[in-house]
Amino acid sequence: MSSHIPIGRKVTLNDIAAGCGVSRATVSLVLRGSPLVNKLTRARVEEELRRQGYVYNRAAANLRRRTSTSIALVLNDLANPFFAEFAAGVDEALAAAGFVTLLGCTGESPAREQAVLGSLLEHGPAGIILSPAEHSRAADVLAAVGRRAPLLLFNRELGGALPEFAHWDQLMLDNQHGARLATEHLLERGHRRIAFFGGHHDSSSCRQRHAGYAEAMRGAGLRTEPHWRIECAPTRLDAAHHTPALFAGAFAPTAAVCYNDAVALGLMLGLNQRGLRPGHDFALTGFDDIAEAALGMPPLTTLSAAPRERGGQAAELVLERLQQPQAASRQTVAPVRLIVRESSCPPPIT
Amino acid sequence: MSSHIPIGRKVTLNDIAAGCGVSRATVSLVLRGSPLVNKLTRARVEEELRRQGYVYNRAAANLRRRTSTSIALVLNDLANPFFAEFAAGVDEALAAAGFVTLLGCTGESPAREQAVLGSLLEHGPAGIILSPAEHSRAADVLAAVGRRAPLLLFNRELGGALPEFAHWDQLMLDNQHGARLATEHLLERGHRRIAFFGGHHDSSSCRQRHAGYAEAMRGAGLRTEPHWRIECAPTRLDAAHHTPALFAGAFAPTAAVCYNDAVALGLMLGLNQRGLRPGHDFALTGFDDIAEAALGMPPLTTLSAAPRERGGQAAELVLERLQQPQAASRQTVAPVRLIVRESSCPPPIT
DNA sequence: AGCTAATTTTGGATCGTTCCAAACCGGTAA
DNA sequence: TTACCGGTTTGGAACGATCCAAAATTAGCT
Repeated sequence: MSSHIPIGRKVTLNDIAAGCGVSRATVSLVLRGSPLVNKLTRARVEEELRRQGYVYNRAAANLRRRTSTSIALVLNDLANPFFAEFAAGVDEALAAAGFVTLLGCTGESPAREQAVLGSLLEHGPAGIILSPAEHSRAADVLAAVGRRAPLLLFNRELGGALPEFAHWDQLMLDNQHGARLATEHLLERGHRRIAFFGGHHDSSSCRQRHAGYAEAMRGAGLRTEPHWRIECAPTRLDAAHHTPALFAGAFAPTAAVCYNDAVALGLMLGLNQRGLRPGHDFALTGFDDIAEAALGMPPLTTLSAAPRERGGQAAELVLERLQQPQAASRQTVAPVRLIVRESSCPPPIT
Repeated sequence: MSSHIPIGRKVTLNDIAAGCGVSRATVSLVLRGSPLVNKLTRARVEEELRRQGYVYNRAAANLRRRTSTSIALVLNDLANPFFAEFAAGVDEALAAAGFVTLLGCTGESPAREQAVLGSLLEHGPAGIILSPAEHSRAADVLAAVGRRAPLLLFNRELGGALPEFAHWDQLMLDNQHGARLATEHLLERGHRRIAFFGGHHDSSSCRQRHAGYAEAMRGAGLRTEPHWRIECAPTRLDAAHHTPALFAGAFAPTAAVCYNDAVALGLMLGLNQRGLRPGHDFALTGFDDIAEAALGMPPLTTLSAAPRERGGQAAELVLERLQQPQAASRQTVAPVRLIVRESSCPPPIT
């Protein structure tokens, strides 16, 4: 009568079956809501399930059915708010579909990525969502994963040639289009001398963003100066450091499309140090829409990739792939949205 | 000879055994590095494992051994950088111990918390780390979890009476001591009229932080004014909104201990709007040391709970509990560290 | 060779579930 | 009486690993 809390060993189908004089198979049918069982037996069994506090053992069921209800989520950096949001989106969508998330973090190390993939695979996930570590190679990922689970690549491309039969799905951000939007926005505001600031040339996202910028400039019939493209690490500090390079040559730019928000915030610092007021004397845009972007001084015009929605989308893509294991691989490019704030002012009147 | 990628169904112990003319049991011994097997057979089996690209099926092993190699991590809000860091720390420590993280997010909803716990339990985790949703009740958590896995509560207390036999471990932050440190720091700087700003009175962490503040004020022989305690939602926006209340009465404070960093950053905005320069005309401290704290204008004096380390610690605690299921439950209080930055200036000379 | 001791190997039972073919049961038609 | 019919129920063999007692092999010593 009192609330019954199980104490000893785990309750199994056999215990329930014995408890209400019915066979194991029948209890199993009840659990899965089969229409075969008689109403009365069902009620009796359900009562007993409750009474004994039965918990379904999905591992055993999955073993027998040769199925899986987990998806591995392997991230390069969970501490990064962008990926944390993404993970939250993935988990939410997976949970809604009755799946469970197996988490793994690689900390940007390809070696740990290998270890993590190996360990997670032993738990037999139905699929894998992977945001690769920097410099992770396609061949290594293939060796670890093989054909054991469908893989969705998120956010980054893998290094090295992709073996022709590895039909991996991809979900990438529209870096190129995003950067073009930002550049066109600055052009509309009246800027003509626009720089592309920050990022490493060997990162695929940086190349794509620069391509979008170049496309917009070409589209407006504008030439660019070599010193309008500054390479630096995608951190605030390094960006602040490299600010003077922007003004080293003739034709100093009046605006900059930055590789990402961190770089843009760093550039703001650097501008302040030169006595330039970002958002007044110099315009700039970021990429990612991190939390600080909205609260900067001034608030930063940037591109939002809606990481939470991307997470949901990634989950959907993997789940769809489970339905259609043989379908052709899909390369999805997620749109990004321009968020206009005060940092993208018109050029100062000269 | 060419790199062999498995194509058809999964490779099992039987396949390996058949493949090199030895019994299933022997292969199992090899896998687990038993000293019983002969060197030569071991080599032969290992070669075959490699050749067929065998992947250990941990679910099957766990079923037979009645063990588990996963830990459930249930968080109220993964999008919050504090918890994201925490999760990264948990995952890192678990991975190092050969465990895998089962992730679940509740989005601050007790109902979803119930669902998530139920779903994760079906996968038979060896233990659970739970940062409860707001207003989650002890009785409900107990009903969901029972004795099926040891539970570690992180960061928050549960509502309602804790049934006497639920020996849950706890890992909490030293909110009270932290707030006292911040208050004493402001006192040392010369402040006498110090407010406690933000947070909801019904949250346990807010109560604890306020207690630390009150303790320090009492310790310095200072009385506090009623309007020095302002309640507001722990968000930037609401904090900015409530700023005027601080200056509504006589004896306006010259400094404020804020409930957390978000509130402190909001208060900075509110101060700016009143023409007060935070860090010059008014001192303030935060709590959490989020990324923005170091980069605010001015940088924010705050308390760091080192969320990543706390994650590692939480993992350790659960793993220790697995070793000693019967040991008395542990209530751990993690220290917090005062990070002094520019926002905690001395009071203006009057 | 003969016998014991030490070293390796192995067949079956088992974990908790699902699948499947067969059995059961009360009723109706032949 | 037998055959046959839905509608229900069931025993036993899987799934892929581990455990255990017993068997097979090898070594050591008269």
